[in-house]
Amino acid sequence: MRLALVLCLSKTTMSELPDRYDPAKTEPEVYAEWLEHDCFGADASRSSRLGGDRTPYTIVMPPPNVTGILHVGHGLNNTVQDVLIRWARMRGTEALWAPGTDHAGIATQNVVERLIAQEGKTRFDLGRDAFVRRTEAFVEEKGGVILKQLRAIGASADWKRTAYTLSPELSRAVREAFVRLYERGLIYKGHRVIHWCPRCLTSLSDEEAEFQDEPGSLYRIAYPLSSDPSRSVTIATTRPETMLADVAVAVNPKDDRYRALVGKTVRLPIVHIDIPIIADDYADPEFGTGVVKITPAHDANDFEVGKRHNLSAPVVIDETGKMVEERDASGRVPAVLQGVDRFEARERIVAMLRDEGALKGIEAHQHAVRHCYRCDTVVEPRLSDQWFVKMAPLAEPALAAVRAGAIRILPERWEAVYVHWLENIRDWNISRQLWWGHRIPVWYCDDCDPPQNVIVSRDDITQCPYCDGPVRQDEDVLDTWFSSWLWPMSTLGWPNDQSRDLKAFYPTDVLVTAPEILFFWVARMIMAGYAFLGRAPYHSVYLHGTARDTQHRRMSKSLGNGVDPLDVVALFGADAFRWTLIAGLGLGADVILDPADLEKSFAPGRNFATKLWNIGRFLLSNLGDEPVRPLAELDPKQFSLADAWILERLDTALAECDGALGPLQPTKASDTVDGRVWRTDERYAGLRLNEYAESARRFAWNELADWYLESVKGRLARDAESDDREVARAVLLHVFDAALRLLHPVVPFITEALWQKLPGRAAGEYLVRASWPRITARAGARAGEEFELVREAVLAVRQIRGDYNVAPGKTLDVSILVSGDRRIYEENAPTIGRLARARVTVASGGAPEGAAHAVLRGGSEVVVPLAGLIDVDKECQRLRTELEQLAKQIVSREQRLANPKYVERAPEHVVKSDRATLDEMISKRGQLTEKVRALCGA
RNA sequence: GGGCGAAUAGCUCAGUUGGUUAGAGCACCCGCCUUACACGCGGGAUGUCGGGGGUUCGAGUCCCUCUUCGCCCACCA
Repeated sequence: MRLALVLCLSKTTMSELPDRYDPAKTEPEVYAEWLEHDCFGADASRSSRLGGDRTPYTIVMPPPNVTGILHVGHGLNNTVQDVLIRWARMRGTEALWAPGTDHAGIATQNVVERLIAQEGKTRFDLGRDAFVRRTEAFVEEKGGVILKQLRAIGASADWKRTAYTLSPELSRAVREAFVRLYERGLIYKGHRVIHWCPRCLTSLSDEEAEFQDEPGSLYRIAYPLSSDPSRSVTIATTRPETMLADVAVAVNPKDDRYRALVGKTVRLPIVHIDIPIIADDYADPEFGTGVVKITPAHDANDFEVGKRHNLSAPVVIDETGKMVEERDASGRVPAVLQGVDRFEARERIVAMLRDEGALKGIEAHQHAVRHCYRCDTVVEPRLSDQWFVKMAPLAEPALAAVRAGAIRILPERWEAVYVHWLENIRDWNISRQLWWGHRIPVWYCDDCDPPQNVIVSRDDITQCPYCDGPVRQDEDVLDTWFSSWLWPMSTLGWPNDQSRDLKAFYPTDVLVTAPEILFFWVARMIMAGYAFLGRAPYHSVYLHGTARDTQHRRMSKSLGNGVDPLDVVALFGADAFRWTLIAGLGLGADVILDPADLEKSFAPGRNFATKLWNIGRFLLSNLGDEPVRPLAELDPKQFSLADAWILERLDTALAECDGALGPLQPTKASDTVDGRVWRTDERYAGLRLNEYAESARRFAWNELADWYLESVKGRLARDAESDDREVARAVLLHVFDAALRLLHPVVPFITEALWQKLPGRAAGEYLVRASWPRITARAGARAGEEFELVREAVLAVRQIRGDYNVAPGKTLDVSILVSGDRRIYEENAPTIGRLARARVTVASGGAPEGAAHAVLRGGSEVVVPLAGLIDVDKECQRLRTELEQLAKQIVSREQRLANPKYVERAPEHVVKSDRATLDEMISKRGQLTEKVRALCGA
């Protein structure tokens, strides 16, 4: 017992707080303790949806690529989530942050393909099974590193719930989703031109084929009329290599220039076959020559035109982007071009056209070219069979949700982008000709007739359910995003309807991500939420900016302009890293960091942590070991002005932080949409993390440390009057404790480390699970305002000290000439003296000569006799300047107040305070004038 | 081609529905190792709020226009 007491006491002594904060030592220790005590674990049975007493609050982590490593973008994304989840946890919710990784089909396959390429092999050399095993082994070896790295920046996710998109559980979810959509007729196989990456050898969705503006050429080629080779039509194309597959040329039916030619044929150069001239609205008379070549197999639009006109679709470019080798049915590719790469073929074909005299011109042409989002290869439109999801029916509830306010997107402007995309949504190509991913759950029976030859199944099958014959599974895998879009449900147990997690935590609350995957992922998750569970997956989407360098370039590995979060953690600590990101993160704004000068970006965070550490050191060394009374036990009448002031400032800071963070969840009931919707006044409020961080910082540093701590010093001395010392200790501990709580979500490590040392901590009590501070209004607002007068007096003396270069170490004799209530100054003369390093006397009457002075609010005056120290001429000069400025301000204010329109139209409180200020200025001018007369004669 | 955003102190950025004299951090200048903190303390300087025009008693804030940068969307081959 005695031993325990001694240990307990020693916890609060200075010896345990080193002079300097060492994040490298503290952060891992604190994190280990959090893990050890399961501080991040969420419990489904505590959720109010399962009869528990806490509102659930859930964030699902956007799953990083399983083999990825942490970069600043992840750091930003996860820090935002961690701030929110820690805040929610402290607000008393059952907070779940569900982590996980993504198998990242095409990305991971590319990485492994590069690895085996170093052995001189391709995936085809290994074969499918061996390649998949190889990839699994790679994931096993390298995977999940990023989640460990997230711990270094303080991520408080519930790690025991870590999910993986290719796990057996999530694979079941993928199958279930596919089958359900197929059964609803929303999945179909389509034969059309899709985006194809000739390097990855797979199809891509519209979103995966990214536009890049590039300078190109527009080639004009003459196609002679079959009937009269002396006449020709000239087409314009950026891709002459596809002309070999032309099956027609099209003109607009309204285009008078060509009307007579419709129905005739032209002779295709090089290939020398006849193709028809057709009329179709697709041809734009304004563009080029108004004649467009039609190549159904190599252009999505031409494919549609071809369908309308019943044209064939010969293929001249193969899956690797080379001109086809075997002679296709129409024999269109000359032997010299067979097997030639498409871009090389372009050059050669242009040369051949020139030789034939068919080339009519080449002009520079800026155009947008689609590239593979994973390997940047120019995408080739390719005719093939792919599985598609019919999106329009899924989009409807997703649109309605945002329109009705069941889901909000911040920053608000992205809602319009979201709506526009959904309104114009196109079907989603979900099959990929890859090996790494969820195999499409479709089997084919060669012995049965349609429709029984296609079997879609939740379970693997080995024989045909109709004829018991052999079946073969579709070779393709699903788009990675087909597993991602189920993430908020699948991580919680869907499709198991009995899953307690699903019941307890779905719908989740906020999704935090970057705008670039709004379509890829966010919108599709919302659609999936409605499609499979009839509820939106979350009520808020928070889109943050991008990490960029000082030239505003996106940070990337290839540019080498990245900032490694772990470097920052090693140099300055995770708190410094987090602080910089959050404090500088305006809603939706990009974060600009200088990779060449980490100190510049991250020192503010480190400095702030050090400041907190030193406040803690002061506090612990001055509080003593005796128990500290809770604030609630104190009689507010015992508060000094400073006590009342700091308590009032705390309440203000709390209100500001709460305002900046906003409502946790929507509160307005709705019987039509999702049960709850955002109230219009709350819809775009909150999640201003930078404002919250700044308010909390200002309170801790500029108010608590700079003023309260300084003012309280004398009262803490051991020989101080015991009652007052008690009050000071209680207030000091209370406000610091509150500051640590307030700051914890942003800088969790240092706040936890300090909080643990505060007196009165029970074993096993952690700040991470402590309650969010609440406004108490323990001190009257008036007392708080009175301390402002004290602060003003101190500032005035300091300013005079600065103006006259008086050494800070020198104690000044200061008189305060009071007009009005003497009590405030009399009571606080010692405080003013300590803060301003002065002997303070309170007096009344006229100002003495040869003194510097300052007029305070309310008309009192601070007078500092500086005989021998001041330059009277200089002071007179200063006073006269001040008087002139004051006079100008008075004039402009009088003019404004004399304006009848202003008085009539401006809000009453504005005019009123304007008048009050004017009165004060006039009174100040009177005193100043007198002062000048006394000091300077004239 | 359509749409969106940004432009405020040397740098990175705040500035709520228009409302008193536009702020913070860093950097800079002056003075301080004042017994929590030099990763600190005190004081200071710094802005035709991108240019031009307009609405208003009043504009960084609203409207028009121009310039520069960034992003998204788009079947002009």
